[in-house]
Amino acid sequence: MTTGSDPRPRPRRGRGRPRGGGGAQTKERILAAAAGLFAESGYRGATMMAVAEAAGLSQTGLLHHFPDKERLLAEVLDRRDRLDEMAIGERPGRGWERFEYLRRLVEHNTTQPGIVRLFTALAGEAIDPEHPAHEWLLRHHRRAAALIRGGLDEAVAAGTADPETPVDRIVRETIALMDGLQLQWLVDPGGVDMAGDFADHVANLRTRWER
Amino acid sequence: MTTGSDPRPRPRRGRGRPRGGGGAQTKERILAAAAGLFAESGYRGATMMAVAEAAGLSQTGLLHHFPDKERLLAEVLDRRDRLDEMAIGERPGRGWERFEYLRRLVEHNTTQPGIVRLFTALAGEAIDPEHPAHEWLLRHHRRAAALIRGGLDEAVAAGTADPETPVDRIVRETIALMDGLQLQWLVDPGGVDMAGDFADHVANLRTRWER
DNA sequence: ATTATCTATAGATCTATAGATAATGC
DNA sequence: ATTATCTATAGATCTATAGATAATGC
Repeated sequence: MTTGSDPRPRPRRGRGRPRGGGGAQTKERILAAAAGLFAESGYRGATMMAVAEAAGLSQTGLLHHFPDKERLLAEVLDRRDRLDEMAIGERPGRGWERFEYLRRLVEHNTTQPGIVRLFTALAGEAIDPEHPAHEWLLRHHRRAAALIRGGLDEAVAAGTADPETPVDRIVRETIALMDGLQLQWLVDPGGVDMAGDFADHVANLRTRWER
Repeated sequence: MTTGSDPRPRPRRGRGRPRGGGGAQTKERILAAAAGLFAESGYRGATMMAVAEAAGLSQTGLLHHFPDKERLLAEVLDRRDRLDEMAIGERPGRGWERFEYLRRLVEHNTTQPGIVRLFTALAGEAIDPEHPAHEWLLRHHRRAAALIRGGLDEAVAAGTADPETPVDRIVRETIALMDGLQLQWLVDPGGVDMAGDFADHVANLRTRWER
């Protein structure tokens, strides 16, 4: 058994400014490494030293690109949301189409355990209002809620959903189902058909409230 | 502004064995304090020093009762499950009655943010197989799944549920809904009708599959 | 001059051990 | 003797600062 961590990281460069490649590449390398470690161990559990090692530079080299740990987290979260949005390369649509969009997003997520795990690990920590990701968690849920509520409102207005549709309840239940399925799926990826279960939920909603 | 933490903790006793009260009382005081801090900051985020202070003894005094942090966590989790079981003071019943039992449990949980938050904070951390609460998380989900699956199987066998009932899917969706609603409710207790939403889910299930 | 990297290290924090002190209970 | 508590402290870890070194780009 060798010393050091397992996924043998990129060897560090020597002192001084390296030849090729701008700082942008290094930043992306760091952000990817940090996203993985925050996903695995949470914000508190991941250390700057571990991120630096995984990205192939010294801990102080890391601090050259991100002046402190909170700033690193903030950029990791921005990147996560950006990747999440680009994920399926399509717009959320309108009315019921939004539920099909979410269905495809959940399906796509089954190939992205890192992104899913980053959310779930941080959500648990970020309930604490003092946590640096607390606002991000609120924003994430608010956005998801607005997306779903908007779709249902449009459907009702267009006459494709029962006017009695309990919009707020469906919004909360749909988000809860997504978050809760992710937790079970992360713990037991083989035993949970996350995409199938969510598709079932969407199908049930349409059966009951679509007009 | 005074020095030290806010909820003014019980003043420490002097050296030597104190008069009244056995170690059992002290242990309970420590477990309650630790449960609160693990719920707030997670296992990694809560320090032994903070637990000791909240329980009104020195950090080494705490280590006299719980030899290390992992052992403290283990006993906090045992206590949590014990409290959760005693919570409503009734048995889970059989068949569909189990869903009504869960409905009452969720309703009871709306008065127990600490217990709910302990679960949600630790679940996020404990996805990591290395986390000392990982096995506990698995057991928790397995127990919940067995409870629900058992109820549905009984209902089918007794002829009170459609033989086509998608048992496994309902098991996963019900657990996901409970976990996901807890997260939203913790972030925004006033804005989420956790008990109402879960009751709605149960009512929908019975409408669709009860015979 | 700017940028990227490193070494050295301070200062804080955190867990856990060693061992003293004192009261209880036999 | 046992139990409960404390003080002192070691050893590990973690974030962040100071400042040296060296390559690039103007």
